[in-house]
Amino acid sequence: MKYWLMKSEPAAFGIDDLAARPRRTAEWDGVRNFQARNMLRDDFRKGDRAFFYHSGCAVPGIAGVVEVVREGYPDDTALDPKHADPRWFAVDVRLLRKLERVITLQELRSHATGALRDLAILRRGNRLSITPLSKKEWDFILSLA
DNA sequence: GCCAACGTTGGC
DNA sequence: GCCAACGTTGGC
Repeated sequence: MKYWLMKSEPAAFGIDDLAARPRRTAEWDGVRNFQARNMLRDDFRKGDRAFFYHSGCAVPGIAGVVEVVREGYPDDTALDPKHADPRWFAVDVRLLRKLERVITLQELRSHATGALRDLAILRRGNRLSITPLSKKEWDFILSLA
């Protein structure tokens, strides 16, 4: 099983929007970055876990845990008829757990020289909307909840 | 292939 | 609203 962190702006799609969906399941689409695309297309597996991260908001941080329930498939929001091969990919995720409180970026950052020293979103200038985590990082962050 | 201009992300 | 960081675009 692999572990991921997926960013979304709650004003566009937040954890409560996912909770309101039938079967608490939604397509994770709209990713328009080649690195992130490659991970969605090639590396995401059914059963993988991901943190749902709220970005671009008053309190950025991890809001919940989701499970990958459908592996990479062409993103219908970006089908380009000129290309035989789809350019962008989506996955489906299901909400497993909304955290009682958001684990804030500030709190994550307080461990930036310790257990989370290699966490991708803490690296300067990182804007990638999908990043992998190690199991150690995953377990440590969950222990903060 | 270089690089300036521009657009986007995302924290503050 | 500001700005740093980064990706993309397009002229050359």
